[in-house]
Amino acid sequence: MTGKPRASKQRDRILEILQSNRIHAGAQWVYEQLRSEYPHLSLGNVYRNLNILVDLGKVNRLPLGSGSDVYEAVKDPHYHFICDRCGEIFDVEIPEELQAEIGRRIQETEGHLVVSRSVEYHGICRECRRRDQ
Amino acid sequence: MTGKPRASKQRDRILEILQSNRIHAGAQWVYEQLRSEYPHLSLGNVYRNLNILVDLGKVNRLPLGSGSDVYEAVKDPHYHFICDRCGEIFDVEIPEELQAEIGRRIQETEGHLVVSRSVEYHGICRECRRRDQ
DNA sequence: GTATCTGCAAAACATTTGCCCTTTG
DNA sequence: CAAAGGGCAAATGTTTTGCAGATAC
Repeated sequence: MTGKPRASKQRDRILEILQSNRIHAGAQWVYEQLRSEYPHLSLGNVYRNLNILVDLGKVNRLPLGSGSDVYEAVKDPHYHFICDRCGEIFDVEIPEELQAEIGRRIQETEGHLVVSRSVEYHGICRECRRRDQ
Repeated sequence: MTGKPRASKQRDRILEILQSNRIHAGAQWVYEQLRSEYPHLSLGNVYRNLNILVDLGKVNRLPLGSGSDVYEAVKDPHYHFICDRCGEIFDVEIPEELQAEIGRRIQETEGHLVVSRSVEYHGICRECRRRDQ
């Protein structure tokens, strides 16, 4: 937890997969992607490395509350929109000025210092809206 | 799931406890509160009833991502501030106009319809800030 | 009476951990 | 080689479920 972790082919591949193939993925899905490449790979090791990557700040864990956690490679700050119809997770940008304004109001009215935010928007995504009408 | 559930003393008490004693509580904690009253109460039944109360819209489930879920009686719309130092969960109000503005922007730029929001703010609460300095 | 609710225990998951071997530096 | 990484399987923690009996309507 203090020293720098050693190199690990498996961990490198996990990060690459999150950075390239797909934006939001569960541990099980990452595991399945790598099984052809590392037939003896264990799911436990995927979890271990995802945790390390989260500690290193290279991956975000999204505890979306629907069973298993979802992971994504760290990118520019953004938030998530989850479609309640199809379940897909979309990234959305929210102007920083609005976020800052909210943090400021919370500090003013309650005295709590906002350091980070965990935000999910739910609703119906563009594709599902189009399909419905 | 379709018809109205029958009356249940246990379920009524679970809701009362969430409405009165404490704002944010896990299933295990609710279970412990009721064990003196219903010595044969089972944790499974607490979960069952919490799920029913969530379905009825009387209770919110907060999947905070740290192990077990937390429940609260439904009140006016509000959000949560979680202190990263002491772990306490605080309710915070955020002006509706700001929330509406964010929803409007997401719809404008992405086309997704925002129906609900799941928002947590993290940081250092008033008490911990005072204690630190 | 019959459908729902309950306690109980087992099952189902997601995630973590211990052990012992392998790899890295 | 010493320390970290990995496979494997068992353990853990949370939540759900099947069943037989109790309860509500």
